[in-house]
Amino acid sequence: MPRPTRESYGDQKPPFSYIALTAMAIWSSPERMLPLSEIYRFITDRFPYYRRNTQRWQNSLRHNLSFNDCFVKVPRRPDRPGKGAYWTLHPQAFDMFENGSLLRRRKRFKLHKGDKDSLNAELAALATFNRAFLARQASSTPSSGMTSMYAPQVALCSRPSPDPMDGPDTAALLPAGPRPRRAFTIDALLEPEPRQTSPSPPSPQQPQPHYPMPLPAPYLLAAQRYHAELLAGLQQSCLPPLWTWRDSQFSHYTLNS
DNA sequence: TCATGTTTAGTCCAGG
DNA sequence: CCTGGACTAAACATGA
Repeated sequence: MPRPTRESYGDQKPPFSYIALTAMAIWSSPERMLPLSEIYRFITDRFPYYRRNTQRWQNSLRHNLSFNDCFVKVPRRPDRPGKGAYWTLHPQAFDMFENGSLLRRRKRFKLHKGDKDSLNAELAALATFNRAFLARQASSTPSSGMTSMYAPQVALCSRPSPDPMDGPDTAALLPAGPRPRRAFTIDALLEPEPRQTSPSPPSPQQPQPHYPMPLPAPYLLAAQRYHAELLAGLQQSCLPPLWTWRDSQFSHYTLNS
């Protein structure tokens, strides 16, 4: 019997919904977040079926990203400019598949209005901060330094429309407490392709990510802290169930401890 | 200009 | 039959 390859679905349509395919792609990435183009690439790399009719399924996939609350659009970090945002999964959506099976979803993941509003406020604030960061960087000389008005405390509070009902900061977004650390080996199981193009990202496990650019203080520190808090809340608070690529398909992988 | 993102609307299908 | 989820199509907005 020929050994099944990871492409043994061949030209058959894989039994996964677009939501499942997107979740796979996101979870296979080191940062648990990917730009749209990388999600496309993940799917076409692994499922030849999706090398055809790209307009159709990519439109459907984009529709799913926007329509479903389980996907969260995270603005690019200011030191990583480019087109489009990064997409990740909402921490509360990690258990939306029954027993971690990609073939079954429990039910549509829907955020409550308040949760959605506070999440949107956080993301909008982050995007605003990034714009300010880039504008300031573009208009300042390298040696001019940063003024105190851009101290992190100020930047972190620069919401587009301050609302007293909002939480003071990312605390509104972040789940209650830290979770116990567990083994997490999905990267090896999914055999991600080595990528030279994207810079080595900060590990989501690191509370203080290290930016590659040696930039001066307040902007960068604020951006670092803001992104670290946001991404830690989104990606680290709830570790996903482990999935493995075995016998040419994804299946649930049980923790042995 | 094109990729990305949002929104609306329609069909199909499975399950209650 | 009704409802919800998945999928598809299309129009439109936005930003690099």
